[in-house]
Amino acid sequence: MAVSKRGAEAKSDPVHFNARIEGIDYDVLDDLVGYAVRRAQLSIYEDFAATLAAEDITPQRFSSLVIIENNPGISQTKLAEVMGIARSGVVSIIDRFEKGGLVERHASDDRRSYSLHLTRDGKRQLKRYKKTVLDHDHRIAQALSGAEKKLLRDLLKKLCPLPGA
Amino acid sequence: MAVSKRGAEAKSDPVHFNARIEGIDYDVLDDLVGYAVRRAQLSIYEDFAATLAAEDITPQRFSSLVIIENNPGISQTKLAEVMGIARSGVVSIIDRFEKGGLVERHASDDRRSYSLHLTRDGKRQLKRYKKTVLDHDHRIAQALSGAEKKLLRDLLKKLCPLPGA
DNA sequence: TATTGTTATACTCTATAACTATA
DNA sequence: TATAGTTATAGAGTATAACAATA
Repeated sequence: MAVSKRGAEAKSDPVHFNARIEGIDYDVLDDLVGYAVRRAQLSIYEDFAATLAAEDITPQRFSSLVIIENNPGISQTKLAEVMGIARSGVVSIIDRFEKGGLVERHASDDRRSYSLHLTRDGKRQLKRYKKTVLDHDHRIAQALSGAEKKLLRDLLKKLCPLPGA
Repeated sequence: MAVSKRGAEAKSDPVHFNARIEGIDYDVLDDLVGYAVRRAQLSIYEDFAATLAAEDITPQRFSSLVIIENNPGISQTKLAEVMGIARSGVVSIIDRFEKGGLVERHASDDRRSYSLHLTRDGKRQLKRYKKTVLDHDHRIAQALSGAEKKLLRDLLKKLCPLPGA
């Protein structure tokens, strides 16, 4: 069944998500919008991870960089709100970026908070990441036409509660 | 800004994901199919968790129960394959179900493996969970017509690589 | 009093690798 | 030799709560 390993050591099977396994009855899962989204998300995440395995980046970190680039001077608390994570989580993300020389914490008017900015190197790197992520995004959606992609994005948007709702 | 707490202790802000924050420029994230899916997934997960907070269930565990119910006698390794997680992860999931009296490990022909089955109580509980999950699923997709939901599911399906691809 | 960033801590999820018993 | 289940362990990720500096 499985391909033989070269050495004598028995290793664990590589973990991989298959949205549909032959012969399995998924019952109600096939009718749930939520499960369809989850299923797609797992597939997409796997391709993202494989595509950017060499880089020290994740969907989370990529999003953070994009948000900082396009909202320069944003505070850590605001970034936490945008990402939907705790403030303490942003600390480690920014620490990592700062160590990597991608992001800088600048002083701001309110001396309690930092003003986040991409460094020149951060901008350069993000440009590269963007190219790779766009490639990845085109690949995972290659079965869809441009119109279908737009339609899909619009339908998905309707699943997210509006700010005032 | 924030609502005052009653006591004197300063607590952390509750973490919550808002798909779109006023005044934030999401740049390329708005064009990515992958980010649209992720965004929806976070919103949906939050509603799922809130809806089933009282029950000891997660999307992962719910899916496992459904798969076991509709594929009685399935092995742990097969279940791991279906869920896209490591075999070791299934052990703890089934341990928990077994402790809760929802699932039983039966002996199978191949004495290395177990044959998983829902108990009577497991079936009863799952019936309840299904009702709640369906409510939740209708709620998160309430902005979509039946036809739109079907369309969305079909489009999402196209994002998942086919078994042979 | 409230807020920002920070730290300490804990909990969940998950993967990897090694072990055992079977095949 | 290979596979099923198990265990031990480690690494992410994330939340909560408390603290110092500042508002």
